[in-house]
Amino acid sequence: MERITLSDVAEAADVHVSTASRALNEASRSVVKPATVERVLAAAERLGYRPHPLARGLRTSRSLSVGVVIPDLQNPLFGPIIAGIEQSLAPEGYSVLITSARPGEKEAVENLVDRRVDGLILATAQRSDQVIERLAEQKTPTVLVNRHVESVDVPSVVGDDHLGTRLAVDHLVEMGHTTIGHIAGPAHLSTGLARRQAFEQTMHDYGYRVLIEDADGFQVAPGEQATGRLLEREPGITAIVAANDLIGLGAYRTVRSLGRTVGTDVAITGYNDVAMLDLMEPPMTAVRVNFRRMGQMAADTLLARLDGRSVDPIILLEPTLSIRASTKGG
Amino acid sequence: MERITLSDVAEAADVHVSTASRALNEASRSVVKPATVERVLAAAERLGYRPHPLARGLRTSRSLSVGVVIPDLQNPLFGPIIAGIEQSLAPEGYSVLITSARPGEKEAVENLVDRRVDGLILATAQRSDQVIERLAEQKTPTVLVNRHVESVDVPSVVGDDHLGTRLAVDHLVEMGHTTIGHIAGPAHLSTGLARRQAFEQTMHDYGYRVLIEDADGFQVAPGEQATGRLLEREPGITAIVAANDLIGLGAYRTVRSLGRTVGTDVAITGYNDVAMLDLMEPPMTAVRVNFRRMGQMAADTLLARLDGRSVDPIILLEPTLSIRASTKGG
DNA sequence: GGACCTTATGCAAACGATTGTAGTGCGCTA
DNA sequence: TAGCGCACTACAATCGTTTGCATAAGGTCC
Repeated sequence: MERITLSDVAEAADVHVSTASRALNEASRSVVKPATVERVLAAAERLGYRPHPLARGLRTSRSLSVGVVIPDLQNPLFGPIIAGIEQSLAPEGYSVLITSARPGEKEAVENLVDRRVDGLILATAQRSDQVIERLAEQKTPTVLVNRHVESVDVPSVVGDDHLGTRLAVDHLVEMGHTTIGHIAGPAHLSTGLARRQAFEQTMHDYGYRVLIEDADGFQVAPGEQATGRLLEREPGITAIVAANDLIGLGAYRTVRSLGRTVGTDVAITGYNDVAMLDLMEPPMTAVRVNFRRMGQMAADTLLARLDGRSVDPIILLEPTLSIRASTKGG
Repeated sequence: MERITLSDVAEAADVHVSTASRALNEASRSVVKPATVERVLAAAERLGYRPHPLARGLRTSRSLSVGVVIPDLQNPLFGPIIAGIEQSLAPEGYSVLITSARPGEKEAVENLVDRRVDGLILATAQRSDQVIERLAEQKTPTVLVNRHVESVDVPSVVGDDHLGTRLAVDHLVEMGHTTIGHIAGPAHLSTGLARRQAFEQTMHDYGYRVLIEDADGFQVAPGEQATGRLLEREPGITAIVAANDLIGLGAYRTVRSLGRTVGTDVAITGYNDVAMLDLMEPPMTAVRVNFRRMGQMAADTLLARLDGRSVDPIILLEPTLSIRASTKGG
């Protein structure tokens, strides 16, 4: 099955290839006689013509594709983000090139830039990041998602960590808790830091003591260990705000191993609300971040930048709170 | 920052662009004088030349990219699959175009074919599928992952459902169970059917009764309902083999709501072993499918096809069994 | 020392589109 | 009827590569 090219269409419509091109392109269509447009369109339709994106891209130096760099594709967070990105981009004719940052973020980005993507969406930024600075210098349209970089003005789409943390604390306070601890995530990641600061501030506003212990990572085991340290130091704690869900599940384990019950003895909140949290025992209350929506907004922001429209440097996504048994005292 | 093109390199090395091209391409390098190769390579290095994939693709009609179609990016299964695909393809210089089958599988595939991907990996196949048949006719290199289509000979990489199901049943029998039920997945998906048949066969081999109830989908709620029907019909059941993890978790719910205990009263096994199953209460025994590896194998198979090498029509991935408390009787 | 092969390079045509510019034919005006 | 503008379309260059073919220089053979 041979591919139909523009000149096939032109020949069939008995016009020059350039005329065919103009007839097919919305923008330039106005300069060609309506009757001719009709003929070209009919021929294209009849032959089943599909434009060749590579050839077009070569000429127009636009590939109609965007690159997405993900630190760890295994992380269930990124599925929804990618889904959201895809959903926003596909209708505009853009394709999505996915790359893992595995060998290295720099290599991943270089590879995508080599491929002449029109823009980039990065989910990998550390709080400061040379790769992103370079990208900003070269004026490569870039949007960050779920991370914020302070040093350069690349727009980022992030959850409102301050609001989210406050939702969790407010809820716990409402349930009668006053001695509330926080298991913080790594401070070199923007979400780790932001949630920690938000916790400090909120507790300060309430006039309660600020009790924090750092987990070495956003994983179950570090959460388990950090919770152990915190409860040993401050046995009076009745509620724990975890910096993410996995840390929260680690806290579950520690609380249990101390012979206490999650929900009644110690309330625990997670953050992100990944799938299956409602299936835990007890189901875990968590700040819910709509990652699909986050992906959509990142894609929309990138589209705006590609259009030359100016965009807010930081787009906040409002989280909600999914209240479940882990904070309801059985 | 202007892009460096091949003719820049050629000029710098004081050779014709065609010579530069030959010097840079492994395959044709042998025809150009070693000293010249040296000069060209040096110039390319010095200028930081990066070839333009679109231009190359236009000429060679290879895009060095493959398309991946995923039915539902939200499903945590696909993260690891994509990770595996990416891991195998990236070192070979291929990029991965991800598309959701959301608007429609046909549209997704057409879009990718328009973009001139060199090959396709589909995770979306129903048991019979016209889109795939068309692809096979057009000889577009295609590999299926986690699904098998009977009607055409497109290679598929799938978990060995027969083995996996047998692992689960064997384990349950070993634990002393004889009255074992199966909650089957939808029969129009190959995994649903295969696991059901494997269960029938295995139970038949053991000489036990075959007790099966169909769930309307691979989700928690259908699993919960189907388990309810099964236990009502056959109250003597002491163990349940679920067609996937979520169905298994649905079974958890039903068992609990009947006032019985998972693990001691009724053993339950899941299938796939998605993340966080070990964090359930009780942790769930499940047949573990290595989806990352599955993605890798799909990518490797596609690479083989692209190389013109012939490949097995069906590649089986051996599952293992992750034994946890849900089958250990507390 | 001319025919001939080998080796290394240059030339130019592709690949399939887009787009600035030139040209054609027509009707209109003076 | 010559001149002009207008509407339309054709020509050709271009994007950055790859690649068949021509060409040039140098070496070998008889």
